[in-house]
Amino acid sequence: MRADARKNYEQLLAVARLAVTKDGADASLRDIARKAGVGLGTLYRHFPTREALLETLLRTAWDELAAKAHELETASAPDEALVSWLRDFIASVRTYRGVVAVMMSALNDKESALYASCAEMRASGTRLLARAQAEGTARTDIDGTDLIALAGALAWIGDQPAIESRAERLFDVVMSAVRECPATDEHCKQRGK
Amino acid sequence: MRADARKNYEQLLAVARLAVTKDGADASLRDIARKAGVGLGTLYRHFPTREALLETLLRTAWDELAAKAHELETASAPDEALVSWLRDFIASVRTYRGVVAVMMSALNDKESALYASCAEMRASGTRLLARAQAEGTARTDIDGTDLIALAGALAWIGDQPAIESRAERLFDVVMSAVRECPATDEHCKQRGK
DNA sequence: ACCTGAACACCGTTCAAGT
DNA sequence: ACCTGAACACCGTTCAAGT
Repeated sequence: MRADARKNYEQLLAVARLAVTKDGADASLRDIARKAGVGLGTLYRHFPTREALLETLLRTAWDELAAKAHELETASAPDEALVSWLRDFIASVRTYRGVVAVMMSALNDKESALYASCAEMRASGTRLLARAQAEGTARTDIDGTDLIALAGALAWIGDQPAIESRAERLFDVVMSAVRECPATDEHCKQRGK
Repeated sequence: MRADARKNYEQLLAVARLAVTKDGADASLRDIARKAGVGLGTLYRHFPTREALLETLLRTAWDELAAKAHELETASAPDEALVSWLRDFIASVRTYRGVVAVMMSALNDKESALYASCAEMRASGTRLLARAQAEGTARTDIDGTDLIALAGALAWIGDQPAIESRAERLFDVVMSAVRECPATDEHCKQRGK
């Protein structure tokens, strides 16, 4: 890349990070180009789609998450590993408001610049879930996509100012369902409905 | 209301219903006015905000939900009443894509045209929850706002094409957590972690 | 190679002018 | 009383023209 192009690229990324932090995933691209002191076409040259820009902003965090998943697979108790990774995953998705919806739609579109990252996250979650399921510490009637859907829903809660303060506790509530052991139903019924 | 005004109002509502069904809560107001054969100012006269328009579109469904809540409070087993009402609530919110986010933000803004409706829904949910809690069939560490947050999160899942097919089962998963009896944790621990 | 910014087709919202 | 639509300040996206 030419030196001036590189400079524009870096400047765009720095400004975009600020803008997306402030306004979320649907921050104005025009405004980003303007504040970066760059023509609109230059932004589109470096980041042909909004997804491409978001992908670059999230790259590092997602690489770390993938690495963390591999660590946890060997280093921790399966159920604790699963919950711990999901907590990190949600925190990462919540870095920027609104990315969780973009991510979910990317999962349905192999052409999206975010597809590979999202599919990798889902694969990591699926492996951690399978390990806990094999051990009997995670319910067996859900799969990796269900898990990502639940995590996404929890991230969504964190994006809503009216209920954001409840996000952490509701994470625990939902996790209690994911970790529920198969006997629970009968157990509860015994206690008299 | 003058006869011509009434006609415009009805026409706007009919067109808006189609548009919001198709494009969700952020459907183009301009487009609605255009298709209703009415000036933009006329739309704004009848519905000063987008919330006001959505409120009118949802009015009937929400009145029914409130009535249903009161019925269930006397007619059904507390836990079944709670789950049944939440299912209806989510179905109602999901009538139009994207309303769930608008609703959550309305809950934080008493000036919103949707505030009263949303607060009423929350109040209904809170009563049904309290009844189940009193009976010991709902966990006691959540309140009505938590319940609406969880229901909203489930409605959000239903709004995402990539995971929509999982919405029903994940409803059951989350409900299992809401209905969890206090002893579950110890129970699970006994089974060996 | 890379950059610029006008051009196009859209928004939401307001308000002066009309009937 | 009620309606219209131009005006204003924004978008995203493309692409001819420039260096």
